[in-house]
Amino acid sequence: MKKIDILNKLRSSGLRPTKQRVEIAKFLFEREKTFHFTVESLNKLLTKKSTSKIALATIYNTVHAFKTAGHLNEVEVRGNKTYFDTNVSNHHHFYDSETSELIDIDANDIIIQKIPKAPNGKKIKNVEVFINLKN
Amino acid sequence: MKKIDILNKLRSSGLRPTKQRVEIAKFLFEREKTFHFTVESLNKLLTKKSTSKIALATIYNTVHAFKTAGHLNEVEVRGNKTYFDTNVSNHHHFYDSETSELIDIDANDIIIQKIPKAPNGKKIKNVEVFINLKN
DNA sequence: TTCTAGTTTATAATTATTCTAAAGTGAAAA
DNA sequence: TTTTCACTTTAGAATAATTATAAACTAGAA
Repeated sequence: MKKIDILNKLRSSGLRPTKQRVEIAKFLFEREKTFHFTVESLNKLLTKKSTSKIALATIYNTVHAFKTAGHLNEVEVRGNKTYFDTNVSNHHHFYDSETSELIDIDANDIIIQKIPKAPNGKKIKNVEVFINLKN
Repeated sequence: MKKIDILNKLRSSGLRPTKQRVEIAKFLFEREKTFHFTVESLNKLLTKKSTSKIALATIYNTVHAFKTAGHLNEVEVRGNKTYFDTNVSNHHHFYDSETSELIDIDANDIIIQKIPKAPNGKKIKNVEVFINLKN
């Protein structure tokens, strides 16, 4: 994803492309593979990479803005960690609690044959499958 | 579940049946239906029900001891809430983010037809399905 | 009854996240 | 191009959930 695309991506979702947002967006979206991170890990990586320090609150703000805009997926797993995922397509996860690592599973690799009806008055928003791993 | 069974349940899992543990265990396990709670909600309910106040730290300790002993199931959902579930059999959940409510789904009500292999050197511990609800 | 490891307790500490309000800045309009 | 202002960023305070600490308590073995 080129810089111009990053700018479009931000603008088209109503986000003013500030210096900080562009820097974070480039870091997150200019890569081949999907990327899983927590705000804390992202903060560390950005601090290491860049000379200009972005405030932690800004990283929180930005990550949530990206999530609301649909550019990031939020994944909640055991251990009170909130992960974000640059893969926003419908998919599932392996979770390795030994390493606290989250691994994508393509939506096509899990087929659910039978599913219960939603309770009265409710609809199904989405189905998330977690496959917890052990050694 | 009668009082004698509560005592056995505690003793057989190596937990000394203290006044506090017995009171919490009776509250949790002497009921027909499965019960979902957070430490906070449990604390409120116990405070209301009983005259003797149990320290919040004790409720944390006890709930975790019960979980380790396999008497409670921990379920982590969106919003940084940690729920516990008196249903320790293999099962799944609806999650209603409007009401922050967790609803059990019997393991037999979801059939997964296709599942990916675990990454190299890892095994599948368990599979958790979350069906997120909307109105 | 005595003794001790296990337990409870109040409180402090920690961790993750959100709030606040002051200073800074994109970009539309003049 | 300059001005203007709503949107952003920022440091630090506040909040919330949980864990750690260390002193007092207690179940149950001896």
